[in-house]
Amino acid sequence: MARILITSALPYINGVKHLGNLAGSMLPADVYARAMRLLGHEVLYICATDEHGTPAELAAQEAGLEVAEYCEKMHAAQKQAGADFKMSYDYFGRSSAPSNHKLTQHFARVLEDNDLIEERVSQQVYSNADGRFLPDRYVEGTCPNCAFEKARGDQCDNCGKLLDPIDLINPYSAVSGSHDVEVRDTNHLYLKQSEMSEKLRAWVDKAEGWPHLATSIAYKWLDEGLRDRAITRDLKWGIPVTDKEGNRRDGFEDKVFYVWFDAPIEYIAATQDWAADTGEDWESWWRTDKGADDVQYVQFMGKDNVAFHTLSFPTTLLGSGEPWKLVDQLKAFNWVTWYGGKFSTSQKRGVFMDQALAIAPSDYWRWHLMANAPESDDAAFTWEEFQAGINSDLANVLGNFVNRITKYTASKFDGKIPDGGETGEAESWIVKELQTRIPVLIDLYERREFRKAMAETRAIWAAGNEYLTQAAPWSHYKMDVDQAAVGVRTGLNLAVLFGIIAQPIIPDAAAKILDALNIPEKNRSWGFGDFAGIPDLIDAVPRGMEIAAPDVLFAKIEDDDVAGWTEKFGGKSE
RNA sequence: GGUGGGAUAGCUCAGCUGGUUAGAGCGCAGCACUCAUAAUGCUGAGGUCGGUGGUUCAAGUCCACCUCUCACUACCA
Repeated sequence: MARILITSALPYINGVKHLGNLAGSMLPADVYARAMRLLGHEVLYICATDEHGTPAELAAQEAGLEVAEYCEKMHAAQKQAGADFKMSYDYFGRSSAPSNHKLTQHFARVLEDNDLIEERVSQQVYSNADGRFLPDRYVEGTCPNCAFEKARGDQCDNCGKLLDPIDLINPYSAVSGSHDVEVRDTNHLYLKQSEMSEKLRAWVDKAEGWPHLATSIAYKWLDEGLRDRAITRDLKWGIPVTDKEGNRRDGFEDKVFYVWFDAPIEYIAATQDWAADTGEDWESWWRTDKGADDVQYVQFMGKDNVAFHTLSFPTTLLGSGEPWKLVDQLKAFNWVTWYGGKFSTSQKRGVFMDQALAIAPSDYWRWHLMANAPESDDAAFTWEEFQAGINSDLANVLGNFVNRITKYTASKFDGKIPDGGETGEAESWIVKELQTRIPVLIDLYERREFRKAMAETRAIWAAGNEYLTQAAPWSHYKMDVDQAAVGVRTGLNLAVLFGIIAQPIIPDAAAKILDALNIPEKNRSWGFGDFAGIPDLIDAVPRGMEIAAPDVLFAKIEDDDVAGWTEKFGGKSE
């Protein structure tokens, strides 16, 4: 049994996340964590809110709250949203936690000891009206290239040219609109990534099990040549920059670490907090000198995060010279798109986690987002596909299977798993199906091929329906009750199996199925071993045991629902 | 502009190192069944694999160029 450490990219604090964020990091990580636990592995799944940076300060300002208060509130909201979506985090931390302050400052210190950090002066736009330095993106003005009047400081939305905010004509603050802006010198700490490129490349060369998307992004940056990166910012909210004695570093009294420096460190700090909570040992997960050597570390993230996880964070860890655990497998996702565009928090395009649950149960979303996971390319979300997929896969194929077999048992066999009869051709057929499909399913989970794992799961459910057609207990019942009993018994055992394999994806419905069929908790794991026991699965549940027919598992999505949602959320083909 | 994806049945997508008549699900059309949420099963129709050239005995799969589309491009995260 392996020890598997799982992290999903930290959701940013400035609002409840939309379905694209969910589908690209938290959800697949959760499905993977659940599957690996069922296979008997020791799993630690860590996530947290990412709370620092300019957008957090601005969002707090807009909400009329102190930043700390705002983050507290939004952390609670995101934690709740995660719980509502059945995220099985072992710990959901906060990048603003004291543990992360301490650890981030520690990393900065050892990196500086290793001569990988140096102080440099750069020019940055300062807004007098806002009383703050502005990130490039928050400075707007006239594009020097095309004269577009609302060009952002980093790139012109009109002509697409990359810009330097200093080049903007008539610049103003995007925050307040004030033209009272000026360029000021500011000193910052730079992480000398350039000196690490050889080591990083060697490390990426050895990477196995990364999607093409991830390696190609990493190599692209390495090929272009890594630039040194400022790891501090002129902000109040964040992790203070300290000196060797732990006091505020001279000249950095109004500066904090850059959010992208401290955010991945929070993976470790959150593990420390988990350990403090549970009395467990965090070092055996993160320190290769303390037992983390045999840990398999898997990260989940959207493609925008790849560079930070393949280059910046490894620079921090490798550069420390300390024996930290680096990521083994990295699963990167594309985007879920919304009627031709991206989901957007700022433009309120798409569906957000809290709204989604007012529309449909979490199982529906979990299934749909995983069955259509944006693994090879951006994946389009449409209400019509959502409806068709849920109704077909969940309601018709799985839900109706469980319903038909349990109802029939209740009406003809007194609600008990029937005894009697001999297995025949139909049973041989379904056993053969399971013998080929279950190993494939497990393999797909282990390789984190989610779309295909969902398709295989569905295929197994569908095989159950085909089995019932072949066995046709309702036909035999008239002439030979024992013959019918075989079909019903096998069908019920299949329903159990279907619930068991559904657990990582649709935990609520799976629990309903397994509860109704009286399956004790300890018999719900994936103890398939070498798969030799598969033939026994069709007669595993004790004969004579009483079972219940669960209520309708999946209500169908009606055309009216789709029409209403389209109206409300503006999802419409253009 | 640079870089990296993607372009395959009406729709959403599989097709590893090139090799029999190009696959799945949905949708659609027939047929079967009647235990079930009018559910399920079977069968079938539907594709010059974005375009043009090339390499090869053989290309959806390799090469070149082109078109469309998406993303990334380091101070948003």
